[in-house]
Amino acid sequence: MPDLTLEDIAAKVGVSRSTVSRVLNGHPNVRKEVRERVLAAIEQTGFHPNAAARALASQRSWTIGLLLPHSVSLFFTDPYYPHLVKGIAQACNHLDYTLAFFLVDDKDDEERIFSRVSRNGFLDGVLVQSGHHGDQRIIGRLVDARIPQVVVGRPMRSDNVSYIDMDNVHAAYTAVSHLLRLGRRRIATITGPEQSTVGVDRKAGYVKALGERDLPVDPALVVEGDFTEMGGYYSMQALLAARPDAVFAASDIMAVGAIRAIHEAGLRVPEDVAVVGFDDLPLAAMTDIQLTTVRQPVVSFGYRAVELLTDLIQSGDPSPRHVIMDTKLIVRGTCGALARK
Amino acid sequence: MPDLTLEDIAAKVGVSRSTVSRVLNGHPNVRKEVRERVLAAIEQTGFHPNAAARALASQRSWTIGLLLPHSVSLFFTDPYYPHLVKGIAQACNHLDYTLAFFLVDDKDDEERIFSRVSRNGFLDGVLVQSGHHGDQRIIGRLVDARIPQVVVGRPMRSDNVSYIDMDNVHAAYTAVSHLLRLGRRRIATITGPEQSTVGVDRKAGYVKALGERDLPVDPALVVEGDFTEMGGYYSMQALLAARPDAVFAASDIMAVGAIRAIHEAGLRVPEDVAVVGFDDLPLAAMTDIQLTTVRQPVVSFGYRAVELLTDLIQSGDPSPRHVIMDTKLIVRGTCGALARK
DNA sequence: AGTATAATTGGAAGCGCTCTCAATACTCGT
DNA sequence: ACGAGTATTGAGAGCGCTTCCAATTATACT
Repeated sequence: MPDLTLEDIAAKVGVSRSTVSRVLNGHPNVRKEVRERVLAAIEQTGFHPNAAARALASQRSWTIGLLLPHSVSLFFTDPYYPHLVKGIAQACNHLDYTLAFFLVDDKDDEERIFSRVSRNGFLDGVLVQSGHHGDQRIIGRLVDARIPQVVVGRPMRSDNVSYIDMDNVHAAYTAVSHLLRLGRRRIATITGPEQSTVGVDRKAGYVKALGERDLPVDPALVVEGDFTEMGGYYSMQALLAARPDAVFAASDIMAVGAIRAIHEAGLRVPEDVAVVGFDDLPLAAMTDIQLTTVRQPVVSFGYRAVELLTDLIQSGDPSPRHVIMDTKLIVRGTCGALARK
Repeated sequence: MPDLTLEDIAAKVGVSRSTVSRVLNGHPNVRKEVRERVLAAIEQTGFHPNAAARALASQRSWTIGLLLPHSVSLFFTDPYYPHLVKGIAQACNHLDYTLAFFLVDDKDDEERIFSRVSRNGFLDGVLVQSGHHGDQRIIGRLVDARIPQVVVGRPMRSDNVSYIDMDNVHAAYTAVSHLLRLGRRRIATITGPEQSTVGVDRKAGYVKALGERDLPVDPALVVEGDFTEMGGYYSMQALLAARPDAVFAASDIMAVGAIRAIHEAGLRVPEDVAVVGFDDLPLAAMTDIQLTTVRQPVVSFGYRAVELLTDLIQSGDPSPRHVIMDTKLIVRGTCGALARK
């Protein structure tokens, strides 16, 4: 039954190849009765048009790529990624695009993948999960190759590139302001890597909130984390020497590690040290955690990224666009706000 | 610079289209000097052959699909998946295949995705992550459509399908025997879902180990889990009423939940209740967990799955093949074996 | 009824590559 | 130096679809 062609359907129905093609592509100018006969034949034979032939003739593959460079190791520790992928996959399903998945592991891979990605006619566009300094190279190469591209997370050098990002500065600002409003004054922070825009931006929000109250930024209260639970744990151990009364962690998973360190030091959350995380992944709401955190709409983020990219592809307009998504502070137990009631 | 064709390269070098094609595909019969000139021209112009045209002419797309049906929700809670995907992605890179990613969310998606997957010429083959009863339908449809397929995890009905699986029965048997050898007699188990082969097989291993020592299987010591941390937690709470002195959890993440429940009940691990998990994901080795567990080579599992599929594709032989991979018991703190020293 | 106009259809030329086949160029043995 | 055998090359016919263009048919309007 396989390997039917358009022609077979045409012959079966008694029309030309062109007409069947029109039906397939939803062209308006086909007589209703003919359209139905064609559709019936397709249905009955289980015909599926050949994707390669279609792509070749129409110069559109209806496939987009997702590149995960540099973040590979995080892909396995940070639940952020599966959620992002979910949003992206959903959008692809709804918009009838296929998603090609590229995990860039090392330098060697970059070459292979780049050549695969830039094979003409294979991808209509590319999503690059990034925000890390080390990804500039590949983003630049993609720009040079004129492959429609949306960076998921603001890239370090964002000129000439379309991207979608969270309002990280403002989100962090809100989180830290919340702690300040609750009376905390020695607020520490476990940042993301300095090499990532996320790390830089969330730290900037922290600094801004302190600055607005004329509080100094104490270097002893700032530690660079790596978005892992272990990283959060060790960072917090280091911070405890400076006797903070609160900590803002740039991710939930680091906040979980931080809480572990605080408990091990014999201190209580939130009484001794208030904690605010970032992400609002399911783990944040777990019964014994109840993390106050910043909710990022990660799934919609992925979804919007695809929409942005497909818009870009449809329009053919190469001028870069930017989308910034809102976040929201979710108040739970670890910041101490609820205990006051 | 883009949209070069084979012909352009041929013209530039002064040879025919065919010769350039031969160079591109590594055919032997090309004069060395010519090959080098062609290669130089390709390098210099940055030419990339059109993937669609290639696929159309050669009837091979060098793309395989990965279908994740039914397990969607687990994809976000169980770190098993990212690791599996890593192995698959790595193999694809090395074997020069592209990976198309399909997350089957609901019934509606199944239709869309199935029609996308079965578009002729788009995929050379498909990997279906499964082992769940609910996936039979899609596996069957794929068989009917004669699309080369490897099921990752043994499917419920495994006739006519190639699959790759772990030695789950034996692994569980080993884990439980280990607990028995340590003198535990009231060994409970938190199984995987009854609807999954993994759930069924690991439970079978548990039963086998007890049987071998003529111990009865006490229904009060068997609870069906769902591979989530919460599920492990609640399952363990239920089990504690039956006063077990050990528990074998069918996944690490459930074991972590179980440990939390044990601690909350004021009991110690391993003194009061020994715990063995399954997976050996990084979390198992975390300082305050030190989980004794069964190591599954998840990354290689994914890798081998791809190898199996591509072999299948190359050979064109549709007769089903099966690969079973070995697991290994990793003894750490939670089973109590180390405390004896 | 007759013409202008619009809707519908078929024909045919590609899209950029692979691959068979026949033609040409080269090798070696005698 | 010549023919058999082998290595190298080019021509050309597709792969299965889209899409422009021209031809045909249906519809509207006078």
